[in-house]
Amino acid sequence: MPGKPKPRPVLTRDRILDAALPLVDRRGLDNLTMRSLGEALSVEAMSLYRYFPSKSDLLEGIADRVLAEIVFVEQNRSWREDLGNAVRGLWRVLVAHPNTVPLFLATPTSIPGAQAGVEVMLRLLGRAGFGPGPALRIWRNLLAFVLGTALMLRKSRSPAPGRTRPAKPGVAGATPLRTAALKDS
Amino acid sequence: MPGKPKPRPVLTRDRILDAALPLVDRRGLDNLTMRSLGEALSVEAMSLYRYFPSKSDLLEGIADRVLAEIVFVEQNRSWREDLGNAVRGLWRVLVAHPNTVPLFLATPTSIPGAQAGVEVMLRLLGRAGFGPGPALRIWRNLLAFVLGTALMLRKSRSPAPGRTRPAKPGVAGATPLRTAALKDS
DNA sequence: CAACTGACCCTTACGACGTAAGCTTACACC
DNA sequence: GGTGTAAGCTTACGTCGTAAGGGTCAGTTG
Repeated sequence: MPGKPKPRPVLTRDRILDAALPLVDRRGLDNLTMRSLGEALSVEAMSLYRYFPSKSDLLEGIADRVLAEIVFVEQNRSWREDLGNAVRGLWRVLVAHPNTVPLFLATPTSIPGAQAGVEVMLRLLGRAGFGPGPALRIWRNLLAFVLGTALMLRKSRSPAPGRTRPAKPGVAGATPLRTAALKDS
Repeated sequence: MPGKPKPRPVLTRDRILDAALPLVDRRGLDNLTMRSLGEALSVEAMSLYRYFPSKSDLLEGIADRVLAEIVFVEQNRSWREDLGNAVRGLWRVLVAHPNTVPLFLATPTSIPGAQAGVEVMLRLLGRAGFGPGPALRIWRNLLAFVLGTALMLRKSRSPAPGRTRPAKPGVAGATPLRTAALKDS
């Protein structure tokens, strides 16, 4: 047997986040503790601090991961279409990871993906003729609606095993921009 | 001096909530601990458990208090007007107590005031000719929008002394039902 | 080859949290 | 006076985030 190259680090930021996101998805944010995450990685809790200075940094990393799952390609046919696709992209990942939604609300933290997303939106709305001020207001309203809706369809947060209420999200009203038609998956 | 009637209990549910809500308003939800609340009442933390079976019950009590501040009188001139007034009433108390907003999102808990509010809304929308299903969907969308907007204007949650970002809430768009015009205070 | 350095993970420990269990005090009533 | 009971207190447990420092090894340097 020849000597293996030995990739030293057992842990990396990526590997930690790889373990953390499914854990949040399955057990909820409250049950993500440094110790439980460590256990999922067969590592002591304190070892994680070599890669994340604090738990809230780790949470930001998770939020960023979720945003990174958004698939959005600008098609430039009509800004309405592009905007709709972008919003639906956000909606889809939020529905896919409902337990992470609270991460996007408390303090507009420095999640890099979030800042990037805002810029895309403002550019899109700028293309539609809105000035920076109105564009930002419009985007904030869209975001409030999407996040609020996503939040409301979360089930219980803590250790409630049963109770998977169907809770159809079906959305109505709202002519302008047809923010409606947020269908899951 | 005649013997006073002596109102024995130093604590009551009401007095506890009277202390808790301002504490949440000033210090944020995270800093409301049973011990800090006890201290605010010159009482040991465990004494509170004689009036609230758990902290989450206490939090529901706080949420109910906030909802109770809504002033809403049905005027019956037009359902649109009544609905607008009701939503603005909700908006106002949420802006008055921004730190309590998260209480209204996690699990549609058994906050009595919330259930009462939903019924008022459904009756109003029923008066407008909507069936129970559509009425509920409409109300959920309104609520998502109001809560989402309220959430987004919260500042920092934890011990960040400075940083009182102005953050004008100004709301735009949305022709139907004019959900816009959520102006603070 | 020996000594050193730094990356990586572990151990121990602290203070704060929610709260279970039981105790103490002081009134109300017989 | 004796007894019951309501109200608040004390103590203690397990869990959390994380500060501080220790051990082990690979790779670099003399």
